[in-house]
Amino acid sequence: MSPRKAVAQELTQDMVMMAARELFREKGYQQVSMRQIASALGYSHGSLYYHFKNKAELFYAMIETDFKLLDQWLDDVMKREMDDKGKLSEVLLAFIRFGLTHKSQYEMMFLLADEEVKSYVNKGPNESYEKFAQSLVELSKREITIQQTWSIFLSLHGFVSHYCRCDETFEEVKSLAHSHVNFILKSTG
Amino acid sequence: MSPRKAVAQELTQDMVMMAARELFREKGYQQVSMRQIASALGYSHGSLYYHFKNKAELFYAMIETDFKLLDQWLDDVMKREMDDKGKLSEVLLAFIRFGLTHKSQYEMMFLLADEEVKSYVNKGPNESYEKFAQSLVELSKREITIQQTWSIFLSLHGFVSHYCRCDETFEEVKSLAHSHVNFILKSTG
DNA sequence: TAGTTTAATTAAACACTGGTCAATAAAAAG
DNA sequence: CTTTTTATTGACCAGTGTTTAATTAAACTA
Repeated sequence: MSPRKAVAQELTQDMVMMAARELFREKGYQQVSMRQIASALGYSHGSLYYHFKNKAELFYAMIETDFKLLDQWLDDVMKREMDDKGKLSEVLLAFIRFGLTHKSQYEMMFLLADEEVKSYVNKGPNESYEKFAQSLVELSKREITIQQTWSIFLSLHGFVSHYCRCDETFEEVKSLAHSHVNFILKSTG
Repeated sequence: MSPRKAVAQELTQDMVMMAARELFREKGYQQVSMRQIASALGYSHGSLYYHFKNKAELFYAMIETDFKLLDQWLDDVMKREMDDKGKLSEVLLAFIRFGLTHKSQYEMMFLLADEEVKSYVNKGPNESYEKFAQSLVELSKREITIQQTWSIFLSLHGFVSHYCRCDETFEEVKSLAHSHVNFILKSTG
């Protein structure tokens, strides 16, 4: 038997996360097994449990960086040279664009109902949402209320979660996204 | 052995669907196994496959009647004695109420990404949506465009799909639902 | 009534899943 | 060189959806 590999190829959390991210992206959380991840790396599935407590935790470690990426995207928009009104719609659009260019991540971040995963993914969505809401209030010079930010978020979420299920890319639904954003913003002013 | 039961208790599709509906309602699609359904009925799990090709087909048979129920709910609102403006918000509210009082069905109807199930659920959502959109156009005396009905639907869908994930009942989020509906309708006037 | 066909149920089996764990050996520490 | 720590393995568990040969109750036929 061979109960240990040479150190040159020792497994790391990052290696696992990279393999997992790719597989999850292709097939989604439920459709990827720990054994598939392990075999993509050339290790036995048991070894994954040395680095991560379970599938949900591995998943959460991955998704954590995706929340940061979303924050980054929104920050980038905020830093652009543009009037607040323009920025406002760009922020909403950025949210949609993020969701549709990271479909399976978005699914996991905001959509997955798996109890096991939900217990890990709690702060993530909240913090990202807070940042998002704060931006809206600022950009609108307090004309958008906290109540309204929630409705705006949910309305965007509806768009993204619907188009997450089909094969269309962001580019293909871009104009629909624009008109949805316009629709949403009409409520606020 | 006992490879056959007395005819008095022969298994029917309806019996299976009733047991399944109850279990799915309690725990959701993924969390209910064919073995659980069978044992709730007092039969071996193999027998279910005599009546349904597989789990997804059993679920779809169930969900089909739920699309009809949603149509019914919307129809009922349309038949009420009320001005069109009031009806409009009642229709939107009815959609949310339906979604949150039939969470796992809603998930299946509009949310589930499972390829197996999606291949079954195709006409259902489209037909229900058409009916919904038609109502909106009528009630608004054509002031709501087809484009807008889609945004309205997606915005409602966002609300429902978000609250589908948590344990809250419709009653508990009723006031939030009201304010979301108001938010949406502000875009249309 | 006896023999045959059909329909429905069963248990065993298959190939999976997430997860645990004793055994093991490579690497590090003493 | 010995001991300890660390990482890997593969067998194992309980569970999943699904298939299937065997079985038999019921319906049909002669």
